[in-house]
Formats: sequence, structure tokens, C-alpha cells
Amino acid sequence: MNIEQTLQEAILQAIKDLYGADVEVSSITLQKTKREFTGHYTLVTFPLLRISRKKPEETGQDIGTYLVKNSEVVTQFNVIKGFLNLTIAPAVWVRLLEDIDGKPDYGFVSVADDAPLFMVEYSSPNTNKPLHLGHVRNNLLGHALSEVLKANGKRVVKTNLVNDRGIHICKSMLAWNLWGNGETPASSGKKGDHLVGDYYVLFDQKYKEEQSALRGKGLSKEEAEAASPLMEQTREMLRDWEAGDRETVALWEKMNGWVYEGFDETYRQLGVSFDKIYHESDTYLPGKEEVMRGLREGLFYQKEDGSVWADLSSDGLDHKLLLRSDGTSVYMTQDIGTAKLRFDDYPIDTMIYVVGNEQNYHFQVLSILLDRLGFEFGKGLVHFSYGMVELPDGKMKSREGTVVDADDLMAEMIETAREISAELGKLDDATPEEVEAIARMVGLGALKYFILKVDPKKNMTFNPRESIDFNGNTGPFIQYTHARVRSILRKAEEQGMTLPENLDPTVPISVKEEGLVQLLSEFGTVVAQAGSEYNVSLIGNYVYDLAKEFNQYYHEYPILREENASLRDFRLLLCRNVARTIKRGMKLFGIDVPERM
RNA sequence: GGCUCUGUAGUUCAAUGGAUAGAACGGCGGUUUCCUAAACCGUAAAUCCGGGUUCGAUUCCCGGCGGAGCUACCA
Repeated sequence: MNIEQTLQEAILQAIKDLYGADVEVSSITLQKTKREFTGHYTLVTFPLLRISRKKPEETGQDIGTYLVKNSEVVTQFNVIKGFLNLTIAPAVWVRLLEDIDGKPDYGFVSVADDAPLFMVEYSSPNTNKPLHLGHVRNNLLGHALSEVLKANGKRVVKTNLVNDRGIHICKSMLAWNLWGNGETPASSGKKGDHLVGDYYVLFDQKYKEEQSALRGKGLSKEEAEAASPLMEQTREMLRDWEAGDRETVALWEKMNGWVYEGFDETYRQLGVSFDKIYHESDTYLPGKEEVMRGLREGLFYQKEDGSVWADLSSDGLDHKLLLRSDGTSVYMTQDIGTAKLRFDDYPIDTMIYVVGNEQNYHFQVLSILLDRLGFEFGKGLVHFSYGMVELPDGKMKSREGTVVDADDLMAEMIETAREISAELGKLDDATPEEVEAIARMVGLGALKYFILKVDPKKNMTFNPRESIDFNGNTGPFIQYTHARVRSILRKAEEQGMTLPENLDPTVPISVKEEGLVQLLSEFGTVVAQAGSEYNVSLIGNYVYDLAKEFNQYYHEYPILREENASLRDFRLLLCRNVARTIKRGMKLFGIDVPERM
């Protein structure tokens, strides 16, 4: 039981004894005491006035007096208006720190076999182009969310839905057929996903050339689009693919294979992984079946041209297309099929889709459609919606070709980290392998931390230069703090210092140290909160606070030179727990922390 | 037009309905007999506007104004 819970119980008891009333735990608002006031925790007494029937000040006095008298945890109190500031006994901090240290997994709940099962879908790339900056946010959020859920004791299946079929893939395939001359990743030295992406771009160029040529002959925009031989060939390819034409399918498999190899490399670099991968080529047919069943059951309707639609006007939305007039499926059809397959495969309690907020409407509709089709999970699905990532110099839009490639970005971050390290000369005595490993940790840590610290639902600006700054609320700052803490511990070990089983409870503790212990003891609560509210960014800002506090503390107190052995033990123990908490917090973000930098 | 999200220092981000709205970067001014100066200290600087609910609103509700996205037989 942590301090907050202990206080809460004591306060409930106090209210019962003083005013003869039971109150809800929710009406006990405890918060950390602000720096300017004396105390550690503060009880807001305003909500209790109805029960005490006294003024705020008097109520605070009542409860404060009671707690000092009856609870060994509270030693002092002061009342300012409706705020009762409580001071915690020094011995409690010592005990708490020992307690934290004794539990290697503090803050993390172990996962039971029958724990609620969460499926988290993230990444979900198209196989016609490489991953870009937007995907980076998606992957990092999906991975971090999964880790936070696990730390909260949930079973998690991480899944990736690969959009491997459709007209867009056919564009790359056609372009490669027409102008590729048999180029392969091996022959060109290009990463597979980049190679295929290049042919997608090439198709677009040729298509535009063709269009302007047609327009030059006097055709209108619509006429030119309808008359496009390239588009006609692409559609033909899609029909061949759906019909299972051997040659087409073989090409499709070959090119998708290249792409997967490329994606795997990007995922590895990014540090994300999946437990189960679904392909839309496997789910679009079940999706069609469900739509046809809905049509038979009168849930949907068919237009004269054969297309199938859902009327969502009763839910305040528009009509939504489910099958094209030629019978082919659309995105929604596939998502229905995918959802059905997933719930057949796993006993999912909560399905979370990590998908950008430009698809808010899509998931609103998906939820309704699944519900209408009789799947009880439809209503409960969660769209973990996140905002777009922009760059300092303008917006990022794939249509305008201003995308930032994920591989390039990561390589640049690592390169920058390497340059900075070299400039500062901190790693002159490290081996090339060590330098490389640290550059990777720092460069990628900078990227990951900067993106994850921001509230997911907000649009954000990613500033590469700022992200890798060693000062400020950045990954490298936190990593550096960890490295320094480890340095202290290393030196302590070199000097033969070992920590005793129990600390002296009478050891004098400073306000800064109390603050750090308080932060440490809260870590589990923060993780739990982030998990239950899916607010991943909470953890990053929390770990930063801890790192910052430690830096200030570290500046003020010599640790290894401390003459008083018990105090030195206390401080070393504090260091160890700070290092652990930073490491655990960053691990939830998929960020490595170096032992030295 | 409709729907969703969003609006906080110069900038990038915080703030379970609680005290004097926190940080960081940038600006200005300092600190070096020191376990990593890749640090620390000080200083100036902000809740888009108007109502409502509340003991108390950056937060919740309503109405404006601004930004982003969606509103495809693309995914």
C-alpha cells in the first residue's frame, strides 16, 4: 500500500470518527503539495464541507489534528483556506524506499492467464510505399500502448493489418512490368519497400503525362480519366488478380515479398513487433460475405447499378458504400471481414485500433455496421485516434510529395547523435561498436521520446533538431541522467560500498530527497493511469520530471563523499531506484537507456 | 453546409474541477577547487472572445472566432 492509499484510509476513518459519516473515496481529493507550501500531500476540504458542516479552515484543523494524533504517518499539518497540507514522517520515506527497492517489478502488475485480452492494431501499412513520419507516430504509439497495457496486467495481442491488395498495388506492379527491366532489390541495392514505392511514383508520373497528352487532344478532365489506357490496364490487372491469374499473382507475391523484407527492417530499427499479422487479401472475401448477408437480411440496400450501401441516416450519418457496382470490396468491407476473423481467432475483450484521426468517421461507421450485423463487439471497439505530425517548415502531405521517409529519418537521427558525441569528445575512449550502439540509442531515443511525450490526440510538430537537444524535455536528457546515475553507482561499487538490508529510520532526509522518493512511489500509479485512460504521454512527462528532479538534487548533494554512512546508503539507494524507474519508464516507450554516454 | 478533433508564454509541450496556470527551448543575467558543464541558479513572458454550471473553470455546457481532418465506387 502506498502513502496515498494509506492517507486515504486514515482520512476516511477521521471523517467517520469526527462527523459520523461514511463518504465515497472519490470525494477524498489528495494531491501533491505545491512547492511553495509546507507539506507533502494536500487534502482539498471543500468537497467535505457538506459533511462537516463547518468552514473550510475548521474542517482542515479537525482532520489535521485527528491525523497527527491517530496516524503515525502524519507528523505535521497546516491549513490554508480549503487546503490541508500534511507532512509525512521521515521514517515512512525510508520504509517506502526500502519497499520499492525490495520489489523488482514495482509499478508493474503481472499478467494472469485469464486477464482481459486486448488486441491492439497498429502500423497497418500499404504495400505500395515505404513507411513515413506518420507511420512512425503510429508505430510508436501502438507499441507503447501495448507495453503500458501489459504493465497493467492485461493480455495483449499486437497485430498488424497489411493492406496488400487493391488498385494501388496494381499500379506499382504495372509500372514495374512496363518499365522495370527486371529490377530487383538485389540488383539495384534498394530496400524492397523503397523499390516498389519508386514504381508507384513512376506510375503516377507516367499517368500524369498521359493525362496531359489526352487533354492536349481536347478531352475534358473526366473524359481523359475515363479514357486512360494506363488506368484501364491497372483495373485489368486487379481483375486478373481477383480471378487468380497465375502470372499476376506470382508478380504480386514477388513484389509484396520485397516490401515485407523492407518493412521488417524498418520495424526492427524502430523496435516494434507484432504477434499476429492479418492481410487484407485474406479478409476481403469474408468481409464481402458479411455484407451480402446483411443485404439478404435487409440491413443494407442495393442500388440499380448493383452497388451495396448502408443507410446510416438514423445514426445521423450519411449513406456508406460497402460494395462497388462491379462487386469489388472497399476499405470498409475489408475491415468488417478483418474484425470478424479476429474475434473468431481470439477471445478479445477490447479491440483497439491505433489509426490516425483522419479516419474518425470510418471507425464511427465501422462500429455501427458491426453492431447492426449482430456482432456484440461492434459497440465496444476503441479507435485510438491520434493527430498528424507536421514539420517545422511546413506540412507533411503524401499527396504533395513532401513526405519524410521513416528510414531516412531514423538514419539522420542516428547520424546526428554520432556527430554530437564526436564533437563533445565524450566517447573518445569507447570502441567503435560502443559508439555506434550509443548513437543508435540516443538518436532513436530522441525521436521516440519527442513523439510520445505529446498528447496523442493532438496534432504535433516534430522538430528533429530540438528533439536531440541534450537539454530540455528530451529523450537524450533523460538518457544522460540515467548514465550519470549509473556512473555514481559504478563508482560506489568500485569503492567497495554495499547497501545494507535496512536503512536507519532516523536518518535525516532533505526535502529534495523526499520529493524524489515521492516521485518514485508514484510511478506505478502513473502507469496504471496511463493504461486505463490510454494516455501514453503521461509516462514520458513523468519520467522527465523524475530526471529533472534528480539533476537538481544531484547538483546539490555530494553522494560518495558523504561522511554519514546511513545518509550515504539512503542516497545510493535513491540513485538505484531512480535508475530503475527511468529504465522502466523508457522501456514502455521502447527507448533504450545507455549505461554510459 | 454537416461531422470529428483542436486553440495555453516568442516557440514546442504540461496541468484527475482546486492554491500564485507548470516545464523546456529561445531571450536577458549569473555559477567552474564539483561523483559527466551534455549541469545548475536567477529573470521577463501565456489560458482566442462572450455567456452558463460551481464554493472554485485552462478543464464541464452553450454561442461566436481561428486551425486541422473527414464528408471518394482511394486505403
